Amino acid sequence: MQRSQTAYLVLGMLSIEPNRSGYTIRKAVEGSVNYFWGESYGQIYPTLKRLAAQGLIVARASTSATRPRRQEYSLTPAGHACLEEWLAVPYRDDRPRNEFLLKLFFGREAAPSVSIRHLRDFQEKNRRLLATLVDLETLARKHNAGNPNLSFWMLTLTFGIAQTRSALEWSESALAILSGANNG
Amino acid sequence: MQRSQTAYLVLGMLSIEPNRSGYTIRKAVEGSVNYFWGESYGQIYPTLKRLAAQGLIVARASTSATRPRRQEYSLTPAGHACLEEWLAVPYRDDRPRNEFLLKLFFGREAAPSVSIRHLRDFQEKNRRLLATLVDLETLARKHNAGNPNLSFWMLTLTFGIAQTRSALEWSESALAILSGANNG
DNA sequence: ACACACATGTAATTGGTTACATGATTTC
DNA sequence: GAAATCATGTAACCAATTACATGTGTGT
Repeated sequence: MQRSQTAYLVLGMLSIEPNRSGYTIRKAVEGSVNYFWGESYGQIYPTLKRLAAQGLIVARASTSATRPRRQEYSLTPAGHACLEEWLAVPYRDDRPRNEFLLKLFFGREAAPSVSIRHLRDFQEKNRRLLATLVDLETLARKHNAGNPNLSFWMLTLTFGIAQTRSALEWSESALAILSGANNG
Repeated sequence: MQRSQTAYLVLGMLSIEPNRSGYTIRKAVEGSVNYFWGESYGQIYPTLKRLAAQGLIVARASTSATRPRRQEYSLTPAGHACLEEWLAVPYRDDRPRNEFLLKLFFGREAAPSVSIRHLRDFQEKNRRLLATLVDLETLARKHNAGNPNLSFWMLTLTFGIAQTRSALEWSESALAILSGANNG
C-alpha cells in the first residue's frame, strides 16, 4: 500500500521517540529536519488518525495531570515494519521548485536592482540558516552522546551546512557580477 | 490577482521567446530550468488556456505547413506587466522536501546497507547532473553570445554546479563514515 | 512496419496549505 | 489581566501529478 510522505515522516518520528503527539511531532520537525522537510499541522493530525485506523500506530491519552487533552501515539510492530519497508525502497526525487532561482533566471525582464534585492534576501536567509544549523550541530552532539541515531542526524546536518556554505559563497560572486553590471 | 507559479513560468518562458507552444515550453524547461524547476504537461496546457482567457497571452495557429495543429502563444503587454510585477515581489520559500535526506535521517531504523545504497544512488544522480550542467554551461555560452539573458542564466547554472559539487564532496565523506561503521 | 518524436488535451485523484475554530495553561 | 505557548482539530481550496486518450509526421 502506498502512503503519503507525511505518513512516513510520522512513523519515523515515532520510531525515534514513542509517545509523541501531533504537537510534539511538529516541534520535533522544527528542531531537526525542518531545513529539508516541511510539515503542517493540517497534514499531521489527519495522518495520525489515519495511521491509527490502519493499526500502524496506537493512541493513548497522556498521563500528565497538567495536560490531559494530549493524544500520544506510538508505533505498533506493523508500523515499524511499514517504516522499514519504505526505508528500503529507493528514494524518490521530489519535484524541485526554487522560486528564487526562477526569478533570477528571468532577471533580465526586471531592473537589475530587483535581482540584487532577491540575492541579498537569499544571502540573509542563508546566513541565518547556517547559524541555526551550526547551533543545531553543537546541541545535537551535546544532548545525544551515545544515541545510535546521532551519526545519521549528523550526516544530514553536515549536508545542510555544506550546501548552505556553498550557496553563500556563490551568492557573493553573484552579487559582485550583478552589482558590477549594474553600476560599475 | 495571485496566480499559480506555473503561470509565471509560462509568462517568463514566453518573455524570452515568443510564439511558443505548450510542447516547446515543456522542452525549454527541460533544457534550462529543469534542475531547479519541474513542470508537467498536465499543468502547462490548462495554464496556457487560462492565461489566454485572462488576456495575458494570445494564441495563434502555427504557420508551419508541416505542423498545423500547433498552438503558439505570445505575451500581451498585460502579460508582460504581470510578469514584471511578480518578479518585483520577494520570492517565496517553497516547502522543502528531500526524501533522500529523510531516509538518511531515519537510517538507523534500517540495515546500514540501505543507507549506503541510497548514498550511492545520490552520488550517481549528482554525477550525471553535474555532467549535464557542465555541458549546458558550454552550450549556453556558445549559442547565446550577446543574449542579454545570458548572465542571468549563467548565475543559475553556476549555482547548480556549485551545489552539485558540494553535494558530491559531502557524499564521499558520508560514504566513508557509513562504510567504516558498517564493516570497519 | 515500427518506433519515436511531435503535439494537445482531459479527468480523477491526491497531497498539501491556509484559514478558521476552540480552549487550557503558563508566564509576565 | 494579557500574552504566549500548549494543544487539537476541520473545511475550503488549490496546485499538481498521473494516467488516459488521441492522432500526425519522420526516420529507419
